[in-house]
Amino acid sequence: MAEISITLPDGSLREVAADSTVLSLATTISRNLGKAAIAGVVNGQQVDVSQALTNNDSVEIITVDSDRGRHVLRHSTAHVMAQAVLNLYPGAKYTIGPAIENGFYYDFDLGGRVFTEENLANVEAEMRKVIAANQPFVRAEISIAEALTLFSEQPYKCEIIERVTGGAADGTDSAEVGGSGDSVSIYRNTDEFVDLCLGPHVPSTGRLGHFKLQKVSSAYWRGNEKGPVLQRIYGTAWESKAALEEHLHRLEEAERRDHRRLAVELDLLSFPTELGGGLAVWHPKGAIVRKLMEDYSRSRHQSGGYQFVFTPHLSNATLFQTSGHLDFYADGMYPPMEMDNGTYYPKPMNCPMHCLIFRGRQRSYRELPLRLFELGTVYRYERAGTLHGLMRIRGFTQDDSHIYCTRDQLQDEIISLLDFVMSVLKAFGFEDFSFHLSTKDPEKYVGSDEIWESATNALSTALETHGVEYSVKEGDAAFYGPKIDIHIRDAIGRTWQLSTIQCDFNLPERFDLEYVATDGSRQRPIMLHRALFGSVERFFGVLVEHYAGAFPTWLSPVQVKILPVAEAHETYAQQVADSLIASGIRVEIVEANDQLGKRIRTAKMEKTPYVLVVGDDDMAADTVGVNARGLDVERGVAVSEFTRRITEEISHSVI
RNA sequence: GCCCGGGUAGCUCAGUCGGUAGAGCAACGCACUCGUAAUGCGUAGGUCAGGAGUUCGAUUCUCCUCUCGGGCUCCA
Repeated sequence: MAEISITLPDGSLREVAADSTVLSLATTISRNLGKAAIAGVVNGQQVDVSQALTNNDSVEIITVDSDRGRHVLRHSTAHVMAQAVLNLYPGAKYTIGPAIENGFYYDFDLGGRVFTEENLANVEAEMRKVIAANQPFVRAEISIAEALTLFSEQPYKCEIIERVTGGAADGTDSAEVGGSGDSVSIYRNTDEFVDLCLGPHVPSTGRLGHFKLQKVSSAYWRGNEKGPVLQRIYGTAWESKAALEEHLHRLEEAERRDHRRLAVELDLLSFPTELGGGLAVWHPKGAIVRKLMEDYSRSRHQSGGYQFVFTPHLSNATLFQTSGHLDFYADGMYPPMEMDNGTYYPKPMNCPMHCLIFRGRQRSYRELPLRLFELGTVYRYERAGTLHGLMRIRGFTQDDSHIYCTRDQLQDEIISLLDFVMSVLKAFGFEDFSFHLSTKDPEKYVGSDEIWESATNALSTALETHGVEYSVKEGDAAFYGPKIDIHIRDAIGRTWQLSTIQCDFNLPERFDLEYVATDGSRQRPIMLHRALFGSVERFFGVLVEHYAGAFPTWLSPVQVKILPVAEAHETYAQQVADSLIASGIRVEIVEANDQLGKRIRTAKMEKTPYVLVVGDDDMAADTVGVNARGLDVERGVAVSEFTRRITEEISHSVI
């Protein structure tokens, strides 16, 4: 039989039979690879394993346990779900159903009906039937006319087909529709189900099964708030039972760490309804942690060359007219207050006020970079449905700085800023950063092309100087300048965007900011907005979840609980407490009104770093029994030794 | 803001097919005085989110409002 030559990813050539497919190729390489193969990449294009190969193709096998493999099986599972929903809800219209991180969803128009959580079990059972039937996924390319006939009962599918052929396809559509300009690709599961789809898919539904439907919700068709509201089902799907269970376990872990729940359990803060949505009050224990975070931030800024400023929470409207916030950001601002001498607004941002400070007198190049810092509390009218604990809140405090510098200084300033950001975040136990550079949106920007280019170069060069990987989000910058966003990865692998460094070519212009240059000329400074925590409140929420409520000793509201074994030991417990307090340790005594075991349990559940038990032996020897979080009990530790250890730990802010 | 689902004691929840409610934990009291993750007994605590409607009677049914949750949208 004739043979063809295939190039494998490692560059090696392989001769295979002329009628080979991706699957048969995989099987010839190894039996296990054949089993694990779920799709392929041929000449850079993702394809089904049934794809026929031709001479000189370069081929890569996608296996189920890879990111791309899971993506395929999630997408296929979404098709199975659509089939199940169409079976169970006659007349339902199906729209789009992509794979997403960890899972998939599919949106339906149920003609006024809605899904409830109870329906999920039925849909899941129906999906199991489809999977048990082991229906093949068969790809076909059909003409636009055929497609419009095939989907004549499916207006959303027709809309996608028409948009694609009309040349108006966007990223969402292209994920759905394959084929060339005058055809589209479809995937058919027997006569039961057919969907418009780019693919690839698993060979048959029998390859699926490790999935779980998670929640129902609604979504707008094409994300348009004015458009039809669709019913969405989210699910998760994995290559094995073990992987599925591991994922579900991660979700439970995330729920266990939810800062809204821990904030109540640990008595950190609350959101009284009387205050209104998105506004928090900080209880003493939460306030201790917050104050320590702020103290740390202040001390780092102090030594980092920043000058501290304070600005009021309210301003006359003229300020926000000058800054442009009233033109562009009024929807995000709290409504105006009419006063006898004008209209006032709560400030949504600190930058205009910092610009007033810069402009307060003539500035020399010698003062630049001028770094103004403020823990500035701002108020933003976030829409009710977007509020989420501390993560999205209406009144919050930014660790906000505005840096005014010359164009020549920009790059060095960013280089040192990146150091500063990472160093501060590392103190809280974050080690894994990712960087994102957002560039000019050609549709919407102020400033010259030339200044955009030089600033964007300064940002990218700074990133490269640090040797860090970064992604570029083309066109994602705000209209006033390019920016770097910094994301961190937390203890359970979730990423959070915290820090941001943004160039601003707009406000210096609007406030007519100038400095006197070496040659005596007046020059416009560049302005940088930057925040490290972002918002103190949100960063606090991230920390609670990162630590699962178990703050490191230096941040713990109560660092030590002393438990006298019996009443007779309370005086001694007080002596130990006094001695620790004198060393600046935060200590509480839990009197012997309850059983010792009970008091230890309570202290542990409050995640106290150190529980000290003191009894007869300790009174005699001036010692304590140390029960440290996560460590074995240690009896008979001298008070002086314990004090030395914990003081050492705190002074180094050990995580 | 939109769709869906909730709101019962400080917390977690049960319950009332319409006759104004109950548990565990927490709190408080008494007894126990205990060496490393729950001692026993008792007491107190609720306008069943708020308002309106239907009804002899509403925490329960209906409507509205507020609020929380899951999403969507939004986050110059």
